Amino acid sequence: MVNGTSHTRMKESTRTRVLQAMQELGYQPNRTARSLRLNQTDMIAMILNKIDNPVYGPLRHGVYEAAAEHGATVLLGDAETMRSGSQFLTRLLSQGTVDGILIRGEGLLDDDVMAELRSHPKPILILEHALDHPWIDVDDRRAGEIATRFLVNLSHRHIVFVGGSGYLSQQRYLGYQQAMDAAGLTPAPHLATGFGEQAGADGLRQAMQAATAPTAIVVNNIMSAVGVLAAARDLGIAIPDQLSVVGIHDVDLMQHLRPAVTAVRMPMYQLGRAGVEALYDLIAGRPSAGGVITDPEPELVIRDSATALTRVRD
Amino acid sequence: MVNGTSHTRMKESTRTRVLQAMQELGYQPNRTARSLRLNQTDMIAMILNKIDNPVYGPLRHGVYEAAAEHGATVLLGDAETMRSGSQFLTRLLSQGTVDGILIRGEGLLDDDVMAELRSHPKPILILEHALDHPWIDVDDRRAGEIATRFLVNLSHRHIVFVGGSGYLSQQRYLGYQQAMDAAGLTPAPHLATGFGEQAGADGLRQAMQAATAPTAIVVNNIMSAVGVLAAARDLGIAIPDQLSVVGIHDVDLMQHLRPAVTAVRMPMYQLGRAGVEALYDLIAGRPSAGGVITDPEPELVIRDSATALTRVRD
DNA sequence: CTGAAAGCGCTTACAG
DNA sequence: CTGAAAGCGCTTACAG
Repeated sequence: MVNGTSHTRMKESTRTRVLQAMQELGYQPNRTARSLRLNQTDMIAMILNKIDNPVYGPLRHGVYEAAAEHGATVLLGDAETMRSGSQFLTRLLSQGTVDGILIRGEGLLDDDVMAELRSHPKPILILEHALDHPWIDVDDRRAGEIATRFLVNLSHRHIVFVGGSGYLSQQRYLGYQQAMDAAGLTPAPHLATGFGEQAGADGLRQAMQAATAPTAIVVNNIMSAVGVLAAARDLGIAIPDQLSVVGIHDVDLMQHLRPAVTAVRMPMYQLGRAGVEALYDLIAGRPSAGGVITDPEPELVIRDSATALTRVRD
Repeated sequence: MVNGTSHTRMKESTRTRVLQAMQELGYQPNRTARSLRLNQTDMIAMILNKIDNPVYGPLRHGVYEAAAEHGATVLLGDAETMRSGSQFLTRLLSQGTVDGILIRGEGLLDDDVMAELRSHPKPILILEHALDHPWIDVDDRRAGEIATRFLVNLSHRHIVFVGGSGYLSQQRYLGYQQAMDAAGLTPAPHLATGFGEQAGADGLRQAMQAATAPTAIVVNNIMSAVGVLAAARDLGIAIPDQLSVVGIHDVDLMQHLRPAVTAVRMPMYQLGRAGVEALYDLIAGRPSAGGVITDPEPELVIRDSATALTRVRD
């Protein structure tokens, strides 16, 4: 009766007395024994590449919430700590640690680690497109397109795409290209300077060296937007008057910068929830509803860092 | 021999053949069975109040690293998800989930939850001073003192202390008071507006309403510094010319803001490592080396947001 | 319907 | 020195 089944019939008074005793003595079932018996730990792992990135906040909430609904706890790991042979990886690969794994590795897990993970007996779901694995993701291509089209509609003609590297960045750049093409404009090459604040600053400096300086910039990694603002200030470029900036992904911080940064908000919370559901489909052997999350769509949040092009530059 | 002991004597060739077979078949020991037998899971929990706060980055690194050295994995939880009766808490309280718990709750865990946690059979270490529990922390009082003294030395006389709430903030305010007292200045009341960007903006607005406006401000919560910068811009207050700003705690972001923010760096990485060591002392029944971490000391990182007071305001 | 027994995969104390 | 057996605390199939 401890686990709630009504296996035993007993006097109601006895039942309540037992339950009361359980409570008084603070009885807590031993999860380990249960896990061993059921071959199921009610834990899932979530592996992120840069845990500190604030875009993961809502993702994590979604994952924790949905996991809780499945009675599961989340083991959070950073790809950085997952070198081959690392404690975390060994643990993860051991049987009886975790019922399934959610990975957003973005190419940062090297081939050795991926091979080890793929040998894992429990299901793995990739939070980004992977060739030979179930996956789920937000619509990165569309985010690039939305950001770019917004700038095109503001009459910008010289728009560059800055920051990032790896698969997701390529998707967003693809969206940028599409929007540029659709407007009859020539896409600039992808300035893939990486992630974080410094990458944004580097990207802007590179962009400004082009023969015709851009009037607008799509920033791939949202923290890079901070670096773009800083570099613009340092270079004496006024935002948005001389340069419009739109970021991809949105975080609280953006509304507190000056100027507040216009950004494309991605449904990261929903990605988290859907990722857990898809993972549990796999765990249960059901067909998994993966693919691109289209509801809600990426959404443009208009703030102060982008404005219509009024002056014509020559 | 599977766990490395040389219990069995056998031909060397046999031994290697077995080990090889283990590798080829991808044998991984079952952690759950091991945990059940040993009554030890090689997992510790770390509970933070606002997981997203970037000041936790280095703390997490320290904890993960030190835990790995003890052969342990970290279960990371947010105090927010730890309502009484929540999945995470139930899980944590179950026997056989975790060998020990590290909490930085800062008063955000309500009494019910704390009572439940205290009934936990495994050791708990608080990452901040707690009356009736082993604890360890960085030197918050000293950080407040360092920030304030720096401003005093820059000839500021009207210095306010803004942001935060709860025990840690009080410690820092205490340090502020000490530095003000030592300089023969009157401490302003603690403007405890809370955490995050908005709290900083609110704090600055309140501070500027005082009869004599401050020329310098110590910002308790580092993300609040972002809000202080934004509000200053919105109010037309030039930083650092009209207002000097020093933050407590330091994160990468601060050097990428404009102006870059002068801040007191706290040894969070070391706190993480020391916390794990102290927790394992408790687990082993050894006396625990808790208390305030004094090596390294909080360190002032001078950037551009604070400058010497030149103009005298009346 | 219900109680007693088997077994999950380990580790270790014990018998041979 | 080494092999076989017991037992960690659960859950569930099975016998009564």
